[in-house]
Amino acid sequence: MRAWRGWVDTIGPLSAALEADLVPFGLTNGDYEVLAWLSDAPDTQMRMCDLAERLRLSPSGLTRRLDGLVTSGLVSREPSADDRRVMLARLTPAGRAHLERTAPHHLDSVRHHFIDLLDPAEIDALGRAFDKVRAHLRGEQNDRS
Amino acid sequence: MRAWRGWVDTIGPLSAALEADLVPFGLTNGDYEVLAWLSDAPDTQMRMCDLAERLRLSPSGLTRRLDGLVTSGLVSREPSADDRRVMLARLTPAGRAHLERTAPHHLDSVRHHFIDLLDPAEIDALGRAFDKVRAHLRGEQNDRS
DNA sequence: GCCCGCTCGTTGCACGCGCAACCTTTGTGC
DNA sequence: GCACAAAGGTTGCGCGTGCAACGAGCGGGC
Repeated sequence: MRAWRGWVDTIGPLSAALEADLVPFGLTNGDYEVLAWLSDAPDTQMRMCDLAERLRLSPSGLTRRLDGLVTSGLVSREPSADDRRVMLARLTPAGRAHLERTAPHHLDSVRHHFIDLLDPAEIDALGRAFDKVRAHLRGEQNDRS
Repeated sequence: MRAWRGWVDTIGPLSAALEADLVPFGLTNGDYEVLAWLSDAPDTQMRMCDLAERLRLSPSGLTRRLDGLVTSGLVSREPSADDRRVMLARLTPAGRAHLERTAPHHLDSVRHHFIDLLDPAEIDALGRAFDKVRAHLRGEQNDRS
C-alpha cells in the first residue's frame, strides 16, 4: 500500500518537473514524444494512426497536437501516395535540428530526476514491475475486444 | 532507460484501468481521492486549501471538483466559524456511505492491476524508489521558493 | 486604530483531451 | 462491377484543469 501511495503521489510531481525542464525549448512533454517517435521512424515519418497508438492518444488529440507542431514548422503533413486516406506526419529538418538540441537536456533531466536517484537493483525491479503491469493490462484489454 | 519507458508507458493504461473500475460507482479517480482524504480527516472535513495541497490540485480545480460532488450530495460546503475566508469541505452521510460501498472494490482493483502482479521484493523496491524521487522533488521545489 | 501585505476561495479564459458524428477511401463478398 | 463494411482523419462539443485577476477576510507594524 505504501508503494501504491508512492506511485499516485509521484506521477504528478515527476512529470511536472520534466515538463518544466522542457519549457526553455518551447516544447511540452507530449510534443517531445511526437518528435522522438518520428525521429526513430524510417524516413522520419509515420502514419497518423500508428503515431496515435504509440502515443496512447486519441485520433482527434493527435490531430490537434500535430496542428501545433506544423504551425511551429517542426513537423509537416503529407498525404500518402499509397493510401489516399492516410496522412503522414514527417519531421522537418527544423524539427530534427530542434530535437537534437533538446534531447540531451531532456535525457539529463530524466536522469537527474529519476534514474540517478536509484541504485541499479531498484531500476531493474522497476523495469520488471512495469513490464508485468503492462503485460497484464494488455491482456485484459484483449479479453474485452 | 528501459525502466523509464516502462514508467511512461504504464502511467496512462494503469490509471485508465482503475478509472474504468470506478465507473459503475459514478466516481472518477479524482472524486474518489477527495472522498478518501475527507474520510480520513478529523470530523471528516478539511479546509479547501489543505485539500487542494493533498490532491496536488490547483485551487480552481478543487473548486470545480467540489461543485460536482456537492451537487451529487456526497460532500457539503460550510463556511468556517474561526476564519471567515475559509470554506470547509465535509463528507455528508451519503458521501460516507458511498465511499464505504466503493472502497473495497477500489482496493481490489488496485491489488488486481498492480500489487498482486508483483512479488514483495519488487513492491518494496518500488516503495523505496518512489520515496526517493518524491524526496528529491520536494527538495528542488523548496530550493526554488 | 489603521493601513498594508498576505491568505483563502471563486470566476473568466484558454488549452488539451476524449467521444461521437461525419466524409473519404479501401477492400471484400458476390 | 457494385454494394457494404471497415479504416483513416478531421471537426463540434463537453469536460477537467491551470493561470491570472478579483473580492473578502485576517494579521502585523507603527
